[in-house]
Amino acid sequence: MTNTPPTPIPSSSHRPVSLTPPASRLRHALLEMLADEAVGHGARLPSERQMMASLGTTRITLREALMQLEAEGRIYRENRRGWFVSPPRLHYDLLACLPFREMVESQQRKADTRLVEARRLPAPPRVAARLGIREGTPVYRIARARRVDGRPVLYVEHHLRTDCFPGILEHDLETHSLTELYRSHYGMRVSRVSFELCSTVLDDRAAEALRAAAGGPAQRVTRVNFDQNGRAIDCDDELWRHDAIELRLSAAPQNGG
Amino acid sequence: MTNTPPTPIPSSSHRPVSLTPPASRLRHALLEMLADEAVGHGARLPSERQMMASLGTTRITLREALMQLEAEGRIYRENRRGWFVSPPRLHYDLLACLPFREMVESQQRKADTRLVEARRLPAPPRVAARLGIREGTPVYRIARARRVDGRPVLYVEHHLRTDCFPGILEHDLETHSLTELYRSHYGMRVSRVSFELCSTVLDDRAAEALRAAAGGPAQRVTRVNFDQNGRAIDCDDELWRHDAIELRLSAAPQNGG
DNA sequence: AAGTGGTCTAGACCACTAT
DNA sequence: TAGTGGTCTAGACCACTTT
Repeated sequence: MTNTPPTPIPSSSHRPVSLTPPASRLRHALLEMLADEAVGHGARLPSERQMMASLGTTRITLREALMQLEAEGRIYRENRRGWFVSPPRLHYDLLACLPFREMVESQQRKADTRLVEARRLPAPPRVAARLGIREGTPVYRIARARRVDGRPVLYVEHHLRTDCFPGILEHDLETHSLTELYRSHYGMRVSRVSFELCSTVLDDRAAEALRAAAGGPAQRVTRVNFDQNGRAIDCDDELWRHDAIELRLSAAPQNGG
Repeated sequence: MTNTPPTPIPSSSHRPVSLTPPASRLRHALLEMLADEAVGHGARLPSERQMMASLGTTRITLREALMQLEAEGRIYRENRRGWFVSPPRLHYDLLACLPFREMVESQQRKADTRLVEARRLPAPPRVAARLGIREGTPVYRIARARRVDGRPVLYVEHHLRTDCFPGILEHDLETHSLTELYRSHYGMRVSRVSFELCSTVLDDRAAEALRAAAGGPAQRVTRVNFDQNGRAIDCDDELWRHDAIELRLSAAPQNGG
């Protein structure tokens, strides 16, 4: 047994002999795992400790690799519950203005909604500015958490002018779409919409509603609806899990090309 | 000196006595720092080791707090160069279709562009699909890195149909806008645009062009331009540093509200 | 009660940037 | 060459979820 292998003696370092850096090996191993798992979107990954052991790495290094895949939108986590394979992104056509349920079902997925809050309150500054009303004027706030195939992906808060939609809180806001109610009960048509989109993080309320960790990556979609007279009738603040959607849009450019 | 303070003896733990968790203290300390620093957007933060010492924490904990602020879009980093305060977001109106320089200068900021690549090549699969041509058909590729106030924020690759824009590579592509060239030299009007937007990460090429780390958070904007006959004439893939922009959009909904 | 992810400590070496 | 961020090790305790 005097034969020693030709690998260099690892000196005082306990670093692995492998030439490819741990992060890269890890990434490839995880991607293979996802390829196997991909049969079932939404599948759960093994626990961090299991992966850490089976992949021969540290908790922190592993988590960095996982968070990279999360940023890419390939996996997501539920707060203290584990890591899951991201389903395909939902296509969200901004100008189609389809109600959530129709949008989701037209893509062969299942939609459902949970009402988080529905009440009348004085308009907060930002809402007042967007609706063009004085701060403190009463508005309706409707907050909902919406799921696709059982996964909560969207937290949205609507603020409506009370003078446009009297008594709207009396309706069943979990099954009915607001746009439908606008049309059917209030004869209100949206003739213009304006959006602001930006990439941010989940705040505490959204995180709780989405079973996510606060501070996770999110896509914000802010929308204001205007009626025939150019008056803002309502606005909504949507926070999406960032891996859950791809926004789409097709239109004529406004300067004549 | 027999007086001992009323703080409990820390037993065997070397945990700090403070009741507020480190992460929260850290966050507040950093936010204060940003408030001071905010006078100069783009200001550099102290080195991680300095902050770690002055804030009494570990490298990893500090970096987690920094990366949280990065995800929120308050700070950003340049690869191995340090952390910086994020300037205000640029407003990018998707349907205005302004040339980059005009968009930037209309917001009292300075624009400049570096040409990364300009050549003819066989259309890659994705490009071919979007342009509605056969894979391998020659196209022009123009890749550019664009800066706002000296900060590189956008890496964009254009692919153009060669039959629409013969000889376009001969022009000065660092100072001229493509949309301008389309109109002035080729009599080409864009009559429809379609977008796909999604939140992802910087790939290697984009990261290098933006002096960023690959894998950093990014906003992808993919655009296809169509002429009067509904033919796709070019497409572009934009990768933005995610804290650098807010996308905007105002239009009539397409289903009549 | 057991197991999970979330947070934290206290170091280290490396590749690269700036001077 | 000194200093920077990027990566990695080897643990630990905690809050929470699940069984």
